[in-house]
Amino acid sequence: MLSTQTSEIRPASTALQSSMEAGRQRQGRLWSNLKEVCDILHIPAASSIANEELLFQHVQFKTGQRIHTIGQPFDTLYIVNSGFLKTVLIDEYGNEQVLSFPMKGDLLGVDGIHTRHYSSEAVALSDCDLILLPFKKLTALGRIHLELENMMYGVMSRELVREQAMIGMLGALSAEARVARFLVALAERFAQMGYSSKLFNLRMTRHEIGSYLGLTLETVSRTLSAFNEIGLISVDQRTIGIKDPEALKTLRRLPPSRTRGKTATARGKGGVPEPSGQLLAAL
Amino acid sequence: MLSTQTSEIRPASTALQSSMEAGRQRQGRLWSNLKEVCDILHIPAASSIANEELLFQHVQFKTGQRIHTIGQPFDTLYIVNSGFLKTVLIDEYGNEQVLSFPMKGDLLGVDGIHTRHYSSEAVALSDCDLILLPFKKLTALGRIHLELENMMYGVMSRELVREQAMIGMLGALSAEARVARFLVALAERFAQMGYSSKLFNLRMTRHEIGSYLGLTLETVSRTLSAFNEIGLISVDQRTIGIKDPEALKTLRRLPPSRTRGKTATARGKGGVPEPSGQLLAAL
DNA sequence: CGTCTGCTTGATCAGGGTCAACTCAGGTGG
DNA sequence: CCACCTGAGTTGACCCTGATCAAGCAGACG
Repeated sequence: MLSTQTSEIRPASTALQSSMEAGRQRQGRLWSNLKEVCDILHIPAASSIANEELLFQHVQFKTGQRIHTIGQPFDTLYIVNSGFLKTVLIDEYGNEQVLSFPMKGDLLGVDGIHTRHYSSEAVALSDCDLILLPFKKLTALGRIHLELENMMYGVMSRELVREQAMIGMLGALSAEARVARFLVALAERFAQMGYSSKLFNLRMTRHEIGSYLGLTLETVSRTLSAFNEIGLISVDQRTIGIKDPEALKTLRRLPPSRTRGKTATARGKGGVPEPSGQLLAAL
Repeated sequence: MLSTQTSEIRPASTALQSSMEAGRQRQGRLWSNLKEVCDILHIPAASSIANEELLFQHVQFKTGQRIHTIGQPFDTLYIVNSGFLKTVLIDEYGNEQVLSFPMKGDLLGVDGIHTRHYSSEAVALSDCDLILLPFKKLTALGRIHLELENMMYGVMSRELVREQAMIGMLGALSAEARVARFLVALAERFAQMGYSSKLFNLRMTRHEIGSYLGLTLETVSRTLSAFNEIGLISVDQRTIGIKDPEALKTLRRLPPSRTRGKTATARGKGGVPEPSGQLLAAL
């Protein structure tokens, strides 16, 4: 049965060509069972089923390689086991719009389910190890292993919530607040992965950060410099040191109005001081 | 079996109180079978199973009523059968951020799956008829009726793609382009529902549109006025007439740069004229 | 050693936010 | 029936945030 299952998993032959064969030899572990998959996704797997005949293949990608491209026929999801990536949309002029920076525990390719074609492009920002989840296989198995199905719903919902928060941020926050929250979110992700949340390396360029946050690279650069001068963070190229996470977390938006309804206005005026921040007046 | 299934569907007792009992009497049809549900969602249901014992209850909401609130325990999804709604996030100051304007065929509540609590709030902008999909029941049925499960994945993926497009728009487009695309998207939705795509009523305020698009109500108002003067549309209060859909669709962003890579730049310069638009110079 | 890409920083400018005044439609109550 | 009120929408004046343009620097690489 194992061989039957696996034989149909061509190692992403459409998406990639090189490094596939290399992948088979490299690294000690090239297959994961269901429990390991759930662990990576932070899903409380009913570990009862330590199903060893149910294995998912790993594939390695090198920095710069594309996992999938826009319009490519969809047939598999990917879980990030290690490494860093970006997903992008490309508009009618070829401009990139960064959508996310997936890292360990994130699911890739969900946008392809609907139309059976990926609607975004995923690129490795570092060498990556991904777990293949052939969608057909996945849904078939979902009917047998309930936790798998729940996992799917959970992860997709999580992704959706994350994007909603992103929309909220793009729609309402100032440039500094966006950068601040970006850094905080990164730090928390690193902590969650067991790395330091105080000192880490950015895997993406200022340009990519800017695209992600709806800003220009200059604004990102300037904002980081400003944070640095004020002592919120330390910046050295791609190395970021978080010095005052609380201040970053609570850094307020400049336009403290926009969408507020009457109740909101009342609440805001009465309760919160409303720092009326200049660049960083909130300190 | 029917009674068993249905008895546990308390008509959203937590979310609402009034108009529930009224709902039972009102309207001829208060239950839908699987095929009807798939039709509403535009999912190609393997209609083979015209399962009549598998019914989903409808519930009516009146203008202004809340379907669910942030933090409320999640247990059911909703499909919009008729009417218009908004979903919003509420930040730490009580400011609303509009996330979407669901209408017929849209799914509500997916954001609650992950944490088992709704992370957004849904409000009826008009009288609405919603179909209840108790989540437990749904997943249980998904294992029996494959099309139901596929429907779920498909709709969630569709929602995700929609939000990605939204992020792209907020991150890269100018105010006019956002408003233009908003109108086009609305028109297409109306057409899809069988209404006129040339003349329709906005169900939301300028304020809500602005929040949705990351703009102020003043900017929305001004932009609509500008479109009106140029003859792209006609505006009379909430009534919008689409006069030049093509121009609206292709209205270009003002900042034609930002995220472009080198290939993009090359492509852009070589191929596309790049209108360099002022407010509406693209005409 | 020259080139390229990423990053920083400065000067300038404008898109769109803010504040404010005014109109209009609908609802209320005397 | 009309005065009044409230909330939505429009429009104008002003100004600030962040985009644009430009110059200079440092590290990577052939």
